[in-house]
Amino acid sequence: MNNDKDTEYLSKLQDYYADWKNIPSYARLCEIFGIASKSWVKAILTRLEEASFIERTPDGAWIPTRQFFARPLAESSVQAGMPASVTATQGDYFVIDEMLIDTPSKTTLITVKGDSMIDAGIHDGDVAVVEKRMTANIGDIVVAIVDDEFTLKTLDRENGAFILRPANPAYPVIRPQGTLEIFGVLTGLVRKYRR
Amino acid sequence: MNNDKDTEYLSKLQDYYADWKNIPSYARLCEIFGIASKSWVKAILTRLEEASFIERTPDGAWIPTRQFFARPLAESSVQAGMPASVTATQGDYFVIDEMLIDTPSKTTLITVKGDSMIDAGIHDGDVAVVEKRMTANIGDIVVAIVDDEFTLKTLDRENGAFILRPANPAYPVIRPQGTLEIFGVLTGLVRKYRR
DNA sequence: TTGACAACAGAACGATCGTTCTTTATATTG
DNA sequence: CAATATAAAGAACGATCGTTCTGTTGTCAA
Repeated sequence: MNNDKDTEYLSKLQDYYADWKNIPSYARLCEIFGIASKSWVKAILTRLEEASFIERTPDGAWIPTRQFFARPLAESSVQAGMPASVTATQGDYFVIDEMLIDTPSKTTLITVKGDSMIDAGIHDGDVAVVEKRMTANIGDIVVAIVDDEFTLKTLDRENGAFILRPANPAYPVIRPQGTLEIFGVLTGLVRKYRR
Repeated sequence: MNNDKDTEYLSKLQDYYADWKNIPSYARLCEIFGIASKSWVKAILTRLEEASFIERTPDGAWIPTRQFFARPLAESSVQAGMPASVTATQGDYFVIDEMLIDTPSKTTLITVKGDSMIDAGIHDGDVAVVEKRMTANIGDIVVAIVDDEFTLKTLDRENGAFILRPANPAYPVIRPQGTLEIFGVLTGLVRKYRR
């Protein structure tokens, strides 16, 4: 797709999708694109598909691809002759929600309190992306339930027993008596800087 | 919708949507929900609509609402009896993309290389959310262009001149000769833990 | 024991959808 | 000026979709 018209059709489709989060029927796309022929709509969509902006489900429904949402992702080592040209940086595209959340129904967000994990780069006020499950591996950063509170710590093993290790020398290692209740595993971290 | 079954149906729909970005036909929803009746699928969707998780376009197509994507946000000090029900955890909801990105057209993502900002909790491989603009305030973490490369540093002032200060004693302060070219300001940070 | 209700199943139907094929208009090129 | 793409229009058709209406099953309280 190296075409001006198709680029225009794509932006119309993107605008509609931004409003409705849905790719409508060919009949409606006729209105959106300002044309009168369903078969031509199909031809357009097929070209957008070849250019990887949209694809189809096994059921035949049109869905947007990652590239459709297109947020450019640059490496900090990339040469940048003109600062404006970074929008043109091709390569990876990136959707934050999709990157961080694989299974929405099992994912919870938890605001981090305190600085017990500061050496792991986890600060007070950060938002932890947590996948709820009851098992974890040694070395995982887990959300455990200790004294009816969420605690974010690294899971480790000591003399055959599980322990929770903070990433801050000022905090003690937690050695739970009895069973250790794991709420979930840390799969991502989000921080917002005040502006 | 104060119903356990409906919460389960919602989760299944959310997981399907995460995969396909599309709410499929009633026939397919029968498979997804594990039921055999299209009319019952309709009844379920109608209830989810009343609970504002989904809605319909003017064309009658089902689309997700904002609440559909929202993740429950908990404070780490919150008591945890295991919030199994989605609707039970009311209060704050949270959409990551929306939180981090105010102006999509001016926002770029940049993968961080190196550990020069490690004391600020910014690690190698983290993804920086950067709002492109040419001015910044003292104390902001900025993306500057130095020697044709992106550099992430704290903006500071020394003897009336701007300098770029790393958050790692092993790295030198950058004192640009002439003008300092600022690419943008760090507004957010995203990290993904391997699984 | 019965009645009511919730939770589905199933069939029937007209509307709509995507597909394919044929035709037309406009622009480009030699 | 003819040849040829490109861009679109339009019709025809079977498949699929959502809707509605009616049936079935299980549960629980009276």
